[in-house]
Parts: sequence; C-alpha cells; structure tokens
Amino acid sequence: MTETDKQTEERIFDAATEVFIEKGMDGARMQDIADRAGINKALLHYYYRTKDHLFNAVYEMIAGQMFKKFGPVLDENLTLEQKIRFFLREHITFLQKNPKLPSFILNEIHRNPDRIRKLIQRIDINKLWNTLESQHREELKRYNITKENLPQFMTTIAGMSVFPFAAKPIIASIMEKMGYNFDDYIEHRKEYAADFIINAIIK
Amino acid sequence: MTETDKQTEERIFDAATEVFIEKGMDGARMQDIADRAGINKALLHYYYRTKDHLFNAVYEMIAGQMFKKFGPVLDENLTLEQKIRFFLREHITFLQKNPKLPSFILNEIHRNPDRIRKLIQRIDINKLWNTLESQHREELKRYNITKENLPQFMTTIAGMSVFPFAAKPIIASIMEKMGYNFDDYIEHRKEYAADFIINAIIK
DNA sequence: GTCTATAGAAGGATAGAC
DNA sequence: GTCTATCCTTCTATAGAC
Repeated sequence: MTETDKQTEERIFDAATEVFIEKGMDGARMQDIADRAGINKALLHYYYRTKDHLFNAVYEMIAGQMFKKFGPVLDENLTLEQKIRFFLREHITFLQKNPKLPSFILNEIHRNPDRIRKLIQRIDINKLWNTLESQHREELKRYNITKENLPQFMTTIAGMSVFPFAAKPIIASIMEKMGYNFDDYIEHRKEYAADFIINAIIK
Repeated sequence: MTETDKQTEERIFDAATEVFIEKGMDGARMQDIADRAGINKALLHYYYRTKDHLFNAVYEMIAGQMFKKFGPVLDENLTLEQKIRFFLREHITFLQKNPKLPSFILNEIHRNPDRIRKLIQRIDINKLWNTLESQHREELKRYNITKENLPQFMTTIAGMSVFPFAAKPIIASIMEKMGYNFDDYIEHRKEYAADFIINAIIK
C-alpha cells in the first residue's frame, strides 16, 4: 500500500505520530500535521475533534507498543539468564528502529502522570510476580532476586536499554569527540548490557 | 535573604527556572513566570529581551550544575571502587533534591541538540581519560575497562542514577501498586546501584 | 525600574459551500 | 468527506505613562 492509497484518517494519524514524537504535545502544530498528511486543518478536526483527542490516540498506540515488548519474556520457555539476554537484544533492536520513543514517553509522563498511572493500575503485578516466581524459583534464589528488590533489578535492566536513547544527543556528542560511532555503541550494547547484568547477579 | 529582598532580576530568574523545569520551553508561559516572580510581563522583557533569552540563561545554569557533579571524582584520592560508590551516593542525593532535572535536560537536548553539542565540544575528553588512566591503571586493567568500552561503562553508571528519576511517574505507579514507596526505593538505590556495578566488574 | 494598555502574530477550532 | 474563509483566544512583545 503506497502513501497515497491510505485512507485519510490513517494518514492523519501517521502524520500526527511523527509530529508529536518530534515536537511533543506542546510543541506540535496542527498546521504541521495537516501539511504532512497532505490535507487541511479543518479535516483534522473532522476526524479527531481536538488536538487533545488526536494526541491521546497517538499516545495510547505508542504506550501499547512499549508494553507489548515485555510480554514474550513470560511466555518463552527459557532460563532466566536467557530471558535477560533475549529481552535486551529485542528491546534495544526495537529502539534502534524507534529511537525517539524513549524521550517522547519520558517527557509526556511528566506532563501528564495520570495518563500512565491509569494504564499501570490495570496491570496485575502480583500475578506477574507469581508467574515469574513459579517459573524461576531456583534461579531467583540463587541470584538473590526477591519481590522486594525486583523494582531495583527491573529498572536497572530497563535503564540499560532505554537510557542511551533518552540521552542520545549527549552520548552521541561524546562519541563523536572520541572518534567513535553512536550506532556501533548501541549495537554493542545488546551484548554488553546482558553480560554486565549476568555478571552482577552471579556470585 | 528573604524572597522579597531579592533583586528583581534574580526573582525573575528563579521563577523562570521553576516554570521551565515544570513545563518545558514550549509549555512555559511568560505570564506564569511573571506571576510567580510577583511582577508583570513587561518587566520580563525589560531584563531578558525574549522568552528564548530567558530560557537560555536558565538552561546554561542547570546544565552547568549537572556537569559540576562529575568533577570531584577525578580529584578525590580514592580507589576506583570508592569513587564509584562516592559518585552514585552523591549524584543520587543531588537528584533527590532536584528530581525534575533529568526529564528537563533529557527533553530539551532533543528539542535542541546543538545547545548540548557546543557544551561538550569544549571538554577535553582525552585529557580526562589520561587522568583516569594514570590514577587507576591497575584497577582499570583488572576490571577490564578500556578507553573503547568506557562509554558503555559510564552510561551504565549514569543510567543507574538518572533513569529512575526520568521514569519516575511509571516507577512510582508500579511501586504504589506493590505497596512500596518511591522515596525508599531511591534511598536504597544508592547502595544497590554501587553493589551491582562493583559485582559486575569484579571477576 | 515598574506599571497599564495594547499591538501583532499564531494557533486551535468552527461555519458553511461544494 | 473535503475545502476555504474566518472567528476567537492565547501568547509574545512593545509603547508610553509614571
């Protein structure tokens, strides 16, 4: 399907996604979205009543995409170490293709914390922990991962993957100055991060 | 010195800092800044010609504050392990007092990457590496830290400290749901992060 | 230096023709 | 469904009195 074959609503949505990710809610302009979609401003309001509605639609789609990435880890029939390697490889690869998502998400959650709170309140965290615990009881004990320090561990893994993209302009400038390349750094990080974490938890 | 004793220019600057950190460049309103400073909009333009000038002044001050935190590590007469523990404790403590700086910085560097590039181009990274290398030759070798993988290592440490604050609304929601407390999680992280990193590099 | 009043531009939203 | 024209509010910035 080529760009011009797409239905108007979809073209608007895609254009809005680009602009909101690029500029954020406050910086985005309806005129800019209309231009990229190849239509006029009035049509935006015909399909999505207000800028706020349009933004919400885009935000929900993107947040959904992010959360979906965490799912397979609980399904796959792998050891805990394999799951950690699998997650980091998959997640960093996903962010390589969507490098601006971290700063978009991290910015908008601060502008409107309630939006993300409602999404999270729908998740049954106890059930997730019980699943993890039953699948990896021995390994969790051996690695000293408990329900109490799980947030420390999970945010460490998430930060390993997300932070380099969130701080990309800083890191890329430093790499440039050292004669290195940001893309190589990211590619290498899939393995580095996994090794680092495994090393840290193995006694 | 009480709030009312402060000179007007300083009151404007402080109010602007608050508002820009809270709302970002695009979301900030000159009226809001004037109200918090207890003066009227015209005075903002008298002291700082435009919104852009005012923002730049605030941004430079904050970026400077962040970079200053990295300095003492090269001066202190400590082992590498002690420096890692020292840095994480100090940096996380600094962010406890300024929890919104990470999202502010990480957001604005994407909106205007050139601003941070210019700051970084002024730093002599080779000299920093040479200093580090001469101070800790043995330890760096033992821990397998080279000039090539230094960016991986440094961004891992930085992410350990910064990411929890950048993702605070998400993490706090999850903690809340588990019956835990975000502030306790942060306090505990000073030690957890240091232990984790030391464990990872010690063979 | 500080204020009131207002200019001037931009942006979100709607009316109404086709 | 799509367009042009336009309303109306918001916001930055300036003019001019004190």
